[in-house]
Amino acid sequence: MTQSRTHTCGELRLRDAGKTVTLVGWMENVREVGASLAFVVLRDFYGTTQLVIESEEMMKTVKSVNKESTISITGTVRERASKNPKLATGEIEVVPTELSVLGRCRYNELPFEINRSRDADESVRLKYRYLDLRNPAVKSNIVLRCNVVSALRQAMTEHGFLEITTPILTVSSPEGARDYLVPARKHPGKFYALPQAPQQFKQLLMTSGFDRYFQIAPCFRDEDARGDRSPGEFYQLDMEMAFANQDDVFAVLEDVLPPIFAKFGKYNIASSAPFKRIAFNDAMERYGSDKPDLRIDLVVDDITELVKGIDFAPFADGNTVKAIVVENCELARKAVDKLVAETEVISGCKPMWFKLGEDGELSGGIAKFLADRKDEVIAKLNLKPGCFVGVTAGKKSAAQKTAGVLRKLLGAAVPGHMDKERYEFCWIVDFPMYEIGEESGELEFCHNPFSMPNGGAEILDKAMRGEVDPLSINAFQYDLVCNGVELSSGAVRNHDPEIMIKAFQLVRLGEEDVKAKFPAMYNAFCYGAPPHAGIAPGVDRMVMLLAGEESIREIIPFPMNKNAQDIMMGAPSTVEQKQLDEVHIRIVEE
RNA sequence: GGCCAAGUAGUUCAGUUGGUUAGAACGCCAGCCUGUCACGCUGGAGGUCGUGGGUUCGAGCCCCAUCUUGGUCGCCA
Repeated sequence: MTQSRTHTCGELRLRDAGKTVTLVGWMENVREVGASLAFVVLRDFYGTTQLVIESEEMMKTVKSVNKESTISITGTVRERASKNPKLATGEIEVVPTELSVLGRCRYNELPFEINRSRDADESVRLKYRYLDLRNPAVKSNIVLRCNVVSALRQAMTEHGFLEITTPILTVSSPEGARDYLVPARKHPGKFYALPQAPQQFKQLLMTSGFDRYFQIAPCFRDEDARGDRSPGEFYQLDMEMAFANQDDVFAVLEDVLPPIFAKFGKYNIASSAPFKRIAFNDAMERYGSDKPDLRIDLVVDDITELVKGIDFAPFADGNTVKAIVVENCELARKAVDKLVAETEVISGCKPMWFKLGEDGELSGGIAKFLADRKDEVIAKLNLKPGCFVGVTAGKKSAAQKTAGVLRKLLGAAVPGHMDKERYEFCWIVDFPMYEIGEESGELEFCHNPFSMPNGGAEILDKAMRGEVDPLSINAFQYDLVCNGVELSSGAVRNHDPEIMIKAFQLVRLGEEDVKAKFPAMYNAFCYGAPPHAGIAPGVDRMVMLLAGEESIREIIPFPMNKNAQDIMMGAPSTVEQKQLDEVHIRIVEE
């Protein structure tokens, strides 16, 4: 490149007319309108500028270059004869006198058209991600991500948090997700693991006396992908505070997040502090989910008592029965059937329904089973003519979850029950500490064994003496939910070795188990640890919400596909035998 | 691992009860066009209909198997 650019392609305005400039960028399009008149669109990161070709010689040069080649042009800026108000640079154009090709595009046909890449097959987009990212509509999500991360760093720093990096090569953790393992060359048969989260390190930092820690932390989990979950790796805004409780953590995020959602979000309405707090059990009862989408105004009612004694298998004794009332519902029968089928696919459990017609009669679906207590049904559910009622039944958790799925689908399908253009935050609090394991049938930790039980040592003692049902013990554990997306999970940590041992004893484990599983943390806590609490909002999901994207891959620069492959780079790949030998690995043919 | 959906031109898609030479738009190539900006007009090239097998006089379409991709459940302290 002989001459550096003097301006970017998004920069020139009418005031620059007359200047001699050098621009560089990708040749996006050529519009020939005559034998010696053509318009060339030049694109760089900052925008596009129109070039005018007026000589036959320059025309020949341009026609010899494939679109999407990078070029450098030098020429004069001039006012356009016909301006384009839709373009930032629409008042001017550049008449090049020199054109040199910097990087030739060898193909005159691309795997997809750049400006329509979002319509292309996803595997092709990912294979040619460098072309896909040329599309400003694709690139803008990545730019958004950069800006959000930058704003998060700034806000956290302003709140007195220090960004501290923690190891990427660490020890395999015995619980949680599947680890990514890295063979240790100097230690045959041993492995490092990539961190699922910097959990233990941040708690050790608290024990070391760092008061407020945060990190935009890479986390690695070898679990299958979902629409909102990229396989392999993701980023968290990981944070932890010493001498802090649940309210302190909430206050920080309630301060940090709303301005960022307001500034960068696709929708400009975001719930303000303090966010609604919903107990886990209430969330399951009223929304059928531990991540309720509060943009939907529908709630779940319990009608187990109401339908008791009805001779209809789903209402049998021992089953829980839930109802969702939708006012002003004009869903056609076909749409109802579709909702029912969709709910069944997602939840594995088929919902039922009935309606209250304008004539005041129950009709459709399971109406006939309710005929004998029609008035009670109408009174209990406060039904008005035109109401649709979705009903789910089964074991308590199945009835709840199915109702939750149905609630979401109804909210999306029936007009007037969901205001999509906003961000609704809520905290889910009071998670149970223990549950009865489905396989073992015995008492197990429900979630994180290192959360502080609400009630501390005292309540654990009572549980051990049989005075308190362990299932009724709550943990200081919380989720941050936005628009039905679990943004984040956190807890007040159990920093007291004695309480930790008691918590473990309830699930038939002891001090030795705690020590064996988490030696560093246990030992550290024996030297005087501060009470501490933290949380870790997922950066990818946050950006996804801000961008209004349905797929997490739209906000990751180089995402892997569903099967955890990077088709572009060819990962994962086989390696040389020598490399395997060095790390003491032998591949066994299956 | 289970379930659902998709796979037809470079790209996005259409393709009737199974019936002549598989179409359209965009892109590409050629020609025309002196103010375009999703430029326009004319013409052209481009297809093992994911793969393998089967049914049939005849399969893009029906059946079986398989592969790939996406969604979802399991899984994700």
